[in-house]
Amino acid sequence: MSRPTIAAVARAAGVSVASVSRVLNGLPATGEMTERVRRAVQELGYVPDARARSLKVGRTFQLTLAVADVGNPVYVTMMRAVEEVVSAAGYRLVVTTTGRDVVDEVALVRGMARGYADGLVISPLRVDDDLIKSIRECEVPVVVAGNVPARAGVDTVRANSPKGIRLAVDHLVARGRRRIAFLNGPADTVPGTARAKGFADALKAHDLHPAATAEAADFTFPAGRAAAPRLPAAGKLDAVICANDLLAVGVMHELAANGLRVPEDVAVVGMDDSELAEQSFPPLTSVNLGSAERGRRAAELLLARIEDSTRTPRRIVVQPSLSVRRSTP
Amino acid sequence: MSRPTIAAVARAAGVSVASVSRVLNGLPATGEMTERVRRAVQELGYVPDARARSLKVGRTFQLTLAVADVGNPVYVTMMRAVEEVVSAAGYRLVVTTTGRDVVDEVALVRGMARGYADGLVISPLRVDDDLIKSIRECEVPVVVAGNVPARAGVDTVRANSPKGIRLAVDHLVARGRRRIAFLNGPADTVPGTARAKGFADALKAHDLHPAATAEAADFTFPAGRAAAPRLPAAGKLDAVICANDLLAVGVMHELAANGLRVPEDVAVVGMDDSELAEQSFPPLTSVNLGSAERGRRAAELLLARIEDSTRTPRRIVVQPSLSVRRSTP
DNA sequence: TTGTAAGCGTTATCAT
DNA sequence: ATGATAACGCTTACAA
Repeated sequence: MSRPTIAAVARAAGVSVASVSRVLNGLPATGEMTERVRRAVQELGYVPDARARSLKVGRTFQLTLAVADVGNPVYVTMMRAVEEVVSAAGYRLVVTTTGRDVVDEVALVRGMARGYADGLVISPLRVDDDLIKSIRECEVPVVVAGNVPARAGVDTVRANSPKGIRLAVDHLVARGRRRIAFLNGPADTVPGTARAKGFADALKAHDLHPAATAEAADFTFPAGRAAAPRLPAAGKLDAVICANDLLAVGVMHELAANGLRVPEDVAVVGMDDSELAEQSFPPLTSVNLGSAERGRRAAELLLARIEDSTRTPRRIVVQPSLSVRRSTP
Repeated sequence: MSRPTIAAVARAAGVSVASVSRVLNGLPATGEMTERVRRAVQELGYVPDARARSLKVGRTFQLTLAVADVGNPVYVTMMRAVEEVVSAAGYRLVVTTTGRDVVDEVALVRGMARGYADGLVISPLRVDDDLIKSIRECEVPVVVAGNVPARAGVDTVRANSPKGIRLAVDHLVARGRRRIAFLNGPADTVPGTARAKGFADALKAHDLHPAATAEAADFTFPAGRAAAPRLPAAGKLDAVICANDLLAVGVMHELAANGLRVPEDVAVVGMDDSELAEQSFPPLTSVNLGSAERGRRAAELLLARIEDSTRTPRRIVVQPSLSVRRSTP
């Protein structure tokens, strides 16, 4: 009736539970013993209980990736990269959503503390002292895919979005655009602040003034559409850089609705270079912030720290590049 | 140094471990006792070990959702719906990817058997006897979001894609299109077979012959692009229905590359009515297969079965509708 | 109301 | 090489 335990297997095979455990874990045993155990396992359809095992050995062989919004295509890139690395190392990856609130993230990290997974990669949208504290106190290794202060004393891998925006601005200027606007996501988020400053600096480097800046309610497509009308009329602007691809696609929809052509009337640049960038129409020029590489390195950092919890935290910065497509001239 | 256990809390509070456990689980205790325990928990930063707890109580309070491809936007809709239902019921949701192979799915279900989660919602791309067997034998409740034979004896919730395709064909015919082609995904998948048949039947009902049918290598955007040239030239065809939104967007890109206008020259219809359908340009008319509702109902079935494992399996069919957008006339 | 102690299903230590 | 047994950290009878 109930699920077979290791004891049932031992009974069926006429050996001790210890022997069953050994065979299952590949420890030395005679061929005879191995054979009997295998047969019993087969017959009973025995599968070891992951909880009991991990309670004993202290590891779950599960790793968690926590992202803010599963609907954001940048996370699928990152997810795939993380998955690849951790599964090659023999771990299962589970993905959870943090939701948009910091308290959710804190709760997640706290809960992680005991027994859910051996490690956590978290990509937080907002960072506050509580979150940093919960990360510091977390019982399992945490690596942050994003930007947290060095005092957090945690492995991080982040993008260089100011430099990325600089690439976008350089590109637009080289193509003769001067009236460049910026559509940001919420400025109180980690990416939001970095990108706002990056835009300001990049324009300054070219002795240009922002044609406009606006802020969307969040990093989603509908927010992009909704925010687009807050940008100035087309005559005042010949290019707009958006804080991510979803916003950019939203803006392109609004432009089209107003009869404007991309890139002839207005050039549009996104950020993240997610799958959506090539799927959009016209295909979107986008700042590649290295999401795949960030995922990969974050996973590697996590595995390394699981191996050796004493190594000093590393802070990796992944360099951006620009994927030029048809939304810019 | 090491993480505090319930014994440490008990010691710090000067009470027994049983009392700590009781307070933590809200069982009757004096205010005095409650206070001392709370204080000790606070001071030590104690978090109960989920493994040990679940080993004892037999539940993990985790539920798993397994999807084939996290990059397919239809799954984010489903994921959100499932998440909402299960978290309201006090469960954590973890998402895992099965990969495109059946053996992966079988391995997942088997592994699920012991201790990873209290239940599983799986949306399999391919179904074979092994998978059905593993589902039948699974120690935890499984509900299938998709189509498996009734003999599997499992709760299912599936879409009615033939009827959905019928809606699409009706719509196209009503708008004067007669040369309708179908771009399927792999025909050896569950949705692939259903949709192929659905298309044939729908055309027959209108006394029409397929303008063409083709099959993409998988249900992705690049596969859609790659398969599009295998459809006949534009003169031979005035509409194409695609087995999902990603394929449809891929086709629209190819059409545009060949100077064809959507919907003037060729109308395009997708399936799933995912977020991508409204993000694409032109916005994609798409068959809404009720992914959100399927996710919700699947989650509800799972919760119900966890409550009562003896209830007879239900087979829910969610009805489709058509979301008309600008990719059709 | 509180404490003692027996498990939950494993693995690891120690004999044999 | 194999077997008995003590943990792992928790919950829950059962006793007090």
